[in-house]
Amino acid sequence: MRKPCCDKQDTNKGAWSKQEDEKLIEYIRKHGEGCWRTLPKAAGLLRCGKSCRLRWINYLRPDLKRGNFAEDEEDLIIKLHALLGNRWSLIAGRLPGRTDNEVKNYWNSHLRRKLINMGIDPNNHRLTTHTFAPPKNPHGSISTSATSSAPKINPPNNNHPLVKSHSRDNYHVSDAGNCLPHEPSLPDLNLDLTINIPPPLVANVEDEGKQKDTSNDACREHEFTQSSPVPLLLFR
DNA sequence: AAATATTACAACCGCAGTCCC
DNA sequence: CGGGACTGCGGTTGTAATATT
Repeated sequence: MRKPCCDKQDTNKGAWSKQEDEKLIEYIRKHGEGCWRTLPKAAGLLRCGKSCRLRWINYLRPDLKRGNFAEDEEDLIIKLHALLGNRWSLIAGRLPGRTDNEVKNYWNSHLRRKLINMGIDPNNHRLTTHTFAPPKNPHGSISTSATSSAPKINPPNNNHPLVKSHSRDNYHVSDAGNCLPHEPSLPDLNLDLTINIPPPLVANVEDEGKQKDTSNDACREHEFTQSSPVPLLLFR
């Protein structure tokens, strides 16, 4: 049996304080990322390494963009989700300054509902057979589940052509036009995932020595060939 | 104004992959 | 080669903020 990632008795949990943030930032500025296991002690933090890593990656990193998602970012997320399923880190890798957590949250809180409202099944990105107007709660949004927080309508998407359980690395994410090999009934997406990055974003590319995938330049110069504002109606 | 419902998002948990001895 | 340590990922939860009744 693996031992827990940290001694839970000696670690703080929950929201990070300003002082903790500053300690973490200061430490990483001096020593760089990595060695998350030993970092908390070295930095004088009563947190487990996992928590430090998450805090840094999702919130403190200087190259994070934060703020609302632009329309082209939304489009890209939707397209990439159609291709990749819930592979949030891959999707986020194509969105400079965005984290997998941020993309995932944005999907669950905004984009899923947007698709559903348009009569599109967010799990497979197909038009729902009956143009159903989902039951709306008094706010005009959709009642998702019995619990109030995270939408639970996202069961493991085993039907997704690229998603298999228990193996993360056997996905064939070769290219957009070739992504649905086992779905003969599904039309070819023929997505071109390149977009023109608006000038402010281009500056971020300099920082992307940190980016996991720097090899695929084509994916950094995004240019949508689908011109519709919401490029979802890829299926008839 | 208070109570209740809903949303948004930060953070946690557990699993799986990789590395290294 | 096997096993433990470490890291990263995706799902889920907790809760503050906001909207509605």
